[in-house]
Amino acid sequence: MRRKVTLKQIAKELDISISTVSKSLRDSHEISEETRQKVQAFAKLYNYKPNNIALSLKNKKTKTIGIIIPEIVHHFFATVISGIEQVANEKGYNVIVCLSDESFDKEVINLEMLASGSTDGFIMSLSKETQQKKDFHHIEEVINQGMPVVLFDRITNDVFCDKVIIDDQQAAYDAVSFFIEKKYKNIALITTVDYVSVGKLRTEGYLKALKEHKINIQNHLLLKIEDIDNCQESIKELLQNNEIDAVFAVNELFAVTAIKTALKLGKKVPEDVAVIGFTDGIISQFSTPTITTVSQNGIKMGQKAAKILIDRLEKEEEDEQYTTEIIETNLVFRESTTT
Amino acid sequence: MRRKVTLKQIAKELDISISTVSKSLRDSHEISEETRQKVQAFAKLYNYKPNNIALSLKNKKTKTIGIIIPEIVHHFFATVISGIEQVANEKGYNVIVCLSDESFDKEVINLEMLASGSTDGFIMSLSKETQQKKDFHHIEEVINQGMPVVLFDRITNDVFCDKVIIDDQQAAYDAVSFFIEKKYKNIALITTVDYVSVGKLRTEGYLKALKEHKINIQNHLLLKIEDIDNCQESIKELLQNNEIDAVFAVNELFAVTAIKTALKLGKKVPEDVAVIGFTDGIISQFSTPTITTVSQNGIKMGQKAAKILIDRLEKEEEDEQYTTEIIETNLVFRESTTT
DNA sequence: AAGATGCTCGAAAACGTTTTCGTGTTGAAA
DNA sequence: TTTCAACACGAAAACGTTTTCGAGCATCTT
Repeated sequence: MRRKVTLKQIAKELDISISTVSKSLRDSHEISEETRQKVQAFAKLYNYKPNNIALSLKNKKTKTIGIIIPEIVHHFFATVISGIEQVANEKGYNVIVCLSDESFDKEVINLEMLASGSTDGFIMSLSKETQQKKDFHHIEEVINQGMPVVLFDRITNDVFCDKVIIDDQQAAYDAVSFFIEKKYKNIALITTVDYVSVGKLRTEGYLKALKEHKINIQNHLLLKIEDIDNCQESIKELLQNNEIDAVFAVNELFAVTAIKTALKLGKKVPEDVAVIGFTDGIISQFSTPTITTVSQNGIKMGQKAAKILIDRLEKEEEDEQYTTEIIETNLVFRESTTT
Repeated sequence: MRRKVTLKQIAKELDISISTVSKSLRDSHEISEETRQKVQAFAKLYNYKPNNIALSLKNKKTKTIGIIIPEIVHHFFATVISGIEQVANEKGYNVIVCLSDESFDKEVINLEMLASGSTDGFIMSLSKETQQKKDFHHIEEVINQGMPVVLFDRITNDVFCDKVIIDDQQAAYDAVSFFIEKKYKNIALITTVDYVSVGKLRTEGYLKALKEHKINIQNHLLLKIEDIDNCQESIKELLQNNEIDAVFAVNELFAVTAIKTALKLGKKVPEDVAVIGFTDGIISQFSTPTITTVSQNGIKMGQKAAKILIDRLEKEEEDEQYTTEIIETNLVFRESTTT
């Protein structure tokens, strides 16, 4: 086994000083052509690579960025990571991923662990529990310590930092407006409980669209789902209302469940009930019928978040203003709506 | 802004030596009760956390494991990461994720970058290009440097290390045997080109099942797909053969495409054509009809891989034998087959 | 010949820890 | 009073880098 070779070993072997070796490898003009070549040849032969940890310690920069997200088995988050990784990689950064599992405690622990020197900054999306508790001291703490944080998608306005989001409210408004313009009369909403920031915003977009088009809001068309894993029954109840001719769902799972339920109830999609979902993921693309959906463009979100973070890391001036970047969304039309 | 506090600063503030501070915080018996309490109180007040980088440098252990996979926007890989992260987290390890994007060069670069001190070991799945080139010197290199590697799913037998796989051949054999026992006569295979190790093995399983049941292999029932993004046409061609009453597909995408194509051709699934896929992902669960599939159990693969790696990292004895762990698979029956 | 300049190189500090070893003080035993 | 152990603490090395500064020496300029 050939252990990694260090500057010290090269120095000893060549009987010169460590500084000379280091300078030679970095092409310093202080070093004679001869020595430089000798050292470089030797280093190449022994496949010398500078130790990242030592460099990090010296430079006080780790060249890695920490990602903390609720879960990874979720197409949207996976695309965001993919986007982050892409630009991070280009700029010579690594990404280290931690999952909060929707738990506040795990989010705090992971953040603190990574903040102890492992990363230069963070990109994160809040866990449900965190959004519920509205406790963000851990995030403020790292920001106070000088580590930039970029929040995306599930954010809070209570902490000052850069943010990357979509305009959830506007996107929902657009989707519902599309229904209204197409003369749908009874548009149902399937959403989450309010403490999930994006769910709340999408609900507001739905309400706003109805109001602006002077349509009465009917509470029995609004379904707020607590337990995401057992949504079938409540959706079935909702859809037994035959007045409903359109459904706006705030995520893919609700959308596909609505479609499957409607089909089971003998309704045709989109003829009897049209459906628009949120998050352009695998489900929307491969369900039958395929689902018209608001595309969130996770890749772009990730790229943007990474760019903002790295820019801030590589600027020497501190302070500056924080930005909130809004990624444009668009409706992807598929088979679950008529055109 | 309150920068991170170090031992040195605490020492200065309290007018004692760094060693005393360090020992106090680690509850050394060398230090008097009084000093210890004073230091601990002070450290708590200033929220002292030891710097991970410095610890890594000193201990020559980073407590992080590197994951290199072809892509992350793929449900199976996401589940594996999830499994890895779970046990890594339990044992106090972080995971740092790099994507090869199916490119040999990126795989090498990422591996070398992480091998320069950033991680203690690796869990990886080979890129297509790597499998095609059969060039594994980069992996052997890191192993030679004393960093353990665990390969999963897309592996090679050319490098000696721990491996975690499913028995792809057996799983395919079982699926096809199920068809045969159900008296299906013309079972088609949709697979990938041979250099993808798992594709090849699954193909072999298909062939073996036919042979053992003394069924002739008909080449016009075998479809090997080169370009995964444009598989519709060739699948359509295949399915125009009305003899075909069952399809075994080596991945989800092929399976769902086969189903959609069959439906478009006016065939009923599963009545006219039954379909079994591979990889129990989102698509299989939410397609209509839902797809009977070989479940790979990515979570378990990830957990097992992480366990093996961490065990090896925390054993002081080197050498030992390498293990190849086989994760059991099972057929998940859904609507695309009759029972 | 004396001073100035330029070229090579090495010593040492710094990053933040942990740990080994040594040292000074105190109290008790001889 | 001397010796010795126990106690409490500090100095320094080590991990692997980079970089500043200074030193030695040869060559060049007056």
